[in-house]
Amino acid sequence: MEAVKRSRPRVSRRDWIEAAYQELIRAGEPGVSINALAARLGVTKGSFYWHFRDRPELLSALLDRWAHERTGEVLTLALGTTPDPRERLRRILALGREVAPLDRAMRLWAQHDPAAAEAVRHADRTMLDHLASCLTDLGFPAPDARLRALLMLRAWVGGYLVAPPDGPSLDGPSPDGNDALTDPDALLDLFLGRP
Amino acid sequence: MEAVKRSRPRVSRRDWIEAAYQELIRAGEPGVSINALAARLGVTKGSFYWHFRDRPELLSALLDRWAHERTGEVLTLALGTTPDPRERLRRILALGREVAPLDRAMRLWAQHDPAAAEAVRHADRTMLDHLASCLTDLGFPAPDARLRALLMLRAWVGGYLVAPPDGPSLDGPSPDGNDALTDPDALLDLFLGRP
DNA sequence: CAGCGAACATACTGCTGAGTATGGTTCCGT
DNA sequence: ACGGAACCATACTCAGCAGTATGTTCGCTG
Repeated sequence: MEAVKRSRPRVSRRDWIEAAYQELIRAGEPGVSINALAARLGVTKGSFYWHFRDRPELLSALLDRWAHERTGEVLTLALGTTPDPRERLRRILALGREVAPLDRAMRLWAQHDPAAAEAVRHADRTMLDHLASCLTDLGFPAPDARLRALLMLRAWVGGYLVAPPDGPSLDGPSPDGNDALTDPDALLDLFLGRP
Repeated sequence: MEAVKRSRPRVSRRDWIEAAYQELIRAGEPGVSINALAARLGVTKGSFYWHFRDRPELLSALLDRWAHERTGEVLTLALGTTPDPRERLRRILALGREVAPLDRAMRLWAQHDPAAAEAVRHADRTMLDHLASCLTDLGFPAPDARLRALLMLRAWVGGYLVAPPDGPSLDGPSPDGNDALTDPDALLDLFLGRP
């Protein structure tokens, strides 16, 4: 618990961005405060205002970092040479679970920030394109595929705002605590009609 | 623009709650500030702290008001003696469009407030029950109906966090400006399989 | 008309978080 | 070794908002 007072705290600009990224995941955009980050990094605000002009500049850097990370992830999805479209969809769902807290924080942030909204909008465009391509490969006609892709995305992010109704009404004690909504195959069966 | 200095401003407790309700719809929970409401009502904070103990009490009153309004709306849906389940589903979608801004504000608020989360949770339970009953009436088996109901709800509220991709990628200029996502019949066709 | 209490105004405190000013380190090159 | 720049600490200002304390007006009642 004793803070290491060894010679240099010395925090770089990337360290600030990374710490802000973690706090963004934890507590959302309002949670990324200069003082909190400074305490977390073991320095003071003097360090921050050396590397950044103001708070919006840090937030803008966060948007850039997220955009790069997102395009990288979706690129690995697209370049992952898997001919089976259904397997590609399952990988998308698997990726969605990993990035869920960050994705959630970004979308909540985008509700009151035009720049964040634009970033999310752009990420959604490419994601929708990927989803729709998988669906067309599965035999859906083009307009139907785009509509189904948008519905899949909305149903996914809708989980951020709808608490799971586990318990009171439906008492069936699921053995592992997770219902069919976290099972990729059950979800795909629902969205693809029925195979 | 000249403030009416006619004898008594005299604002009641319900006026405060109503004004806070409007501001909640406009700018969400962080937007409902005492000073802003006082300016909107033409009074000062002295009035507020006469009718309310503190801000949490006002927010609690807002939750109560929303809960009552919600149960009333869903009751009119349930008591509306319409034997056709599909028509009942369309009415739910129609209701959803009216309450969209308020519903959105409530769910965003519920992300960082346990009381609001509980209120939304309760409202979702009854709404899910209603949706599931419609789906069972349409012939879906019980577990499938509950799952589809939850997916419908999530897809609906997911629209709050996913901006419509109208424009850049898909260039087809829709004549009325609205795509199939705002058309109840197209949505129902998608969720119910295909009739 | 006296006066009492409900309803509000005025003017304050206190806190929190962004932003600034300035001085003190540490390091690096010449 | 020394001067300057990168880097950070200290200590402040300022604005916004919740909450409080107390004065002030209105309306009613005896």
